[in-house]
Amino acid sequence: MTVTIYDVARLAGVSLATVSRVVNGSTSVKPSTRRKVLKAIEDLGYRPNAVARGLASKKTTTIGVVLPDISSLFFAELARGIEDIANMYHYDIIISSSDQNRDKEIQLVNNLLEKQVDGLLFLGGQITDEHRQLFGSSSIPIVLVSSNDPQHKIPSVRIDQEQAAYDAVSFLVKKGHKRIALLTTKLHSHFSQLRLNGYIQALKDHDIAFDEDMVVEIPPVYQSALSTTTNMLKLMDAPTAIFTYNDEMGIAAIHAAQDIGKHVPDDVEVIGFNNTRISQWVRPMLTTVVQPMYDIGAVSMRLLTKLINNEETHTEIVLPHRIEVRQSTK
Amino acid sequence: MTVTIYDVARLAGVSLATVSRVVNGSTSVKPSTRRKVLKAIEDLGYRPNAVARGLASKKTTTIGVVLPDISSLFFAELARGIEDIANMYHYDIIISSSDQNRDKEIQLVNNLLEKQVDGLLFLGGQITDEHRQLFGSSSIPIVLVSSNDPQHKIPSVRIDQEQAAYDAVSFLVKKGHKRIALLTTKLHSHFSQLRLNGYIQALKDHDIAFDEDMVVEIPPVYQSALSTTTNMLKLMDAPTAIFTYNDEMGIAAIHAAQDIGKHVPDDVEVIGFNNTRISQWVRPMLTTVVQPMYDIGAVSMRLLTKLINNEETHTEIVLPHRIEVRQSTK
DNA sequence: ATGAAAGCGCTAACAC
DNA sequence: GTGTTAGCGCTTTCAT
Repeated sequence: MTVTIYDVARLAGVSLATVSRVVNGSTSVKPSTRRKVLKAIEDLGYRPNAVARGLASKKTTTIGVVLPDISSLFFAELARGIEDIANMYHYDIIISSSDQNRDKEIQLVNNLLEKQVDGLLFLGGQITDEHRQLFGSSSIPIVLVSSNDPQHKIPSVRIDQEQAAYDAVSFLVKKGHKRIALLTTKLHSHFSQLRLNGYIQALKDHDIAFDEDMVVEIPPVYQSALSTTTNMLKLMDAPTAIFTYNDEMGIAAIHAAQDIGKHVPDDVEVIGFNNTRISQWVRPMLTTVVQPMYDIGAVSMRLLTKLINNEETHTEIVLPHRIEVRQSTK
Repeated sequence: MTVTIYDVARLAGVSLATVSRVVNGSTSVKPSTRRKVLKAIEDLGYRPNAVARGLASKKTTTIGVVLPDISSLFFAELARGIEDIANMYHYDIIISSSDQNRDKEIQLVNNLLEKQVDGLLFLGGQITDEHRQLFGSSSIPIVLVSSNDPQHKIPSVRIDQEQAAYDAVSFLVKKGHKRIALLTTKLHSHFSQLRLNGYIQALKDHDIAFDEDMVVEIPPVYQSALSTTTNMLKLMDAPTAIFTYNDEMGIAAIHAAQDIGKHVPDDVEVIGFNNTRISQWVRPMLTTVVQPMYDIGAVSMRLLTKLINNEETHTEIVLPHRIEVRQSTK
């Protein structure tokens, strides 16, 4: 039925070992026998069995990726960065969506470890002790992507969320805004907490009183941002600027303003986050904090390959961010 | 170092086979010994090696997915449908992006076959003879997702592209439009060809002359749709309605119209395709042909599981489409 | 430069 | 209900 390395060896009149050598590109094979073997492989249509190879070599050339949701613009873009570099180093990637659910995250990681992946890329929200313990129990390298371990024990690649938020809010403050809304999500999460810190610090540094009514915690999607913003803008003390957790919400904020007859950026300025493609698919185009998603993915994967090969490397990488100014701010 | 099934057997005082039985949930194990084994597994922190299992059982519980680009909204959404059902049946998915490049497609499929995936989901453009031959050479089931084999030899799940285009154009014609632009891509591809056929047939059935200037072939992205539409709308004989290949282009068409002072839908009506989330993230919201991406993915994966288990099933599934009418049409 | 042989960790008959 | 044994298809010493 299936043709194995043994069949090739017999047809070529050599041993298993020799076939293995030419398949794996070993140098020490006489050109003439190499040719014989290649011919046999061709004739038989031999395809090496990666599972058998994996068992014997203890390497699967597969890496596992756990992320919240592959259908999200943000993670899909990031995944592409991962994939391209993985490909470059001849790794395949098994992608699994966790929906940020902790039990599912744990289960998915366990499953990937059973599959003997050579490394793991973890993109999630909170890193709990349970995560740390699980990661510790494995013998393969793991890198946290677009987030980090507050205890600085696990390798990671990310941007400085706090500084990024600080920069965005300062940008707004310098234009004279005093009532700046922060549309964010799940405040108990590490990520949102950092952004909030940056927001608060920026206000403080510019002597603006913090008003908790300006901070709203909602699901990070268009619809909730749309209705929330609509309500806020109808208030007596409406915000004059809005800083959102992502671009989808930023677009919603623009639309909310426009729907009730306000002008962006004259009546209200808006800054999004991430610089996903969609930030240019709205009028006025959305000013946003650039988080280099593709690069974060790519750098993470590159770091992982180094870790797998025990190469020297920094294990906490912070990529630069910046503000891309478009028309939703003056 | 790594704990194997053998270690568990020794600690529990049973044989390999018994451990294997409890791990795989076989019925014929005495409750008391099952408990002993479970305890040993717990104590040792045993994790079954899926690679070894795969080699012995000739099943990897992994399926391969080849798609054009995981960072695209359309394929990411579809991938999520695939993943959810895969998960339900305890399969993992290896995702690889082909960029619609034929050589890369072939290479990726070969690679996945080497990895001994239990089945393959292929989302691509053209199915060439080379594809057919490659698919035929494999012993695992393959299903074409969101496209089909003109020769009807390969299982597939999709919508009726031609009819969908026909419906959209007819919808426009019935409102009195005579100059309907078709913004499409790579006309030589099977997919675009079907859409064009539907477009032409709809015009013909309503006695409207076909004008080749109304059909433009461009990269299916925002920027090219934006500039192309801008140019078209400035023409003397500008179209009064636009039907685009996807929603991204539909949004671009709306913006192009607005940028030159035209009103949507009063001056020009626009219909997109796919009903991705973004079709609601624009003002006016985009009328679009609904292609149920998530469902296509889910149904494909379900079909694949049936094929893997040799169950009876239809092998060509056509899912329903419809037009979601929003504000970009009157 | 090439071959022989011992695993890699597990499943799946087949026996008891 | 449980144990024995023979592979699954390959890599990798160690000889030669």
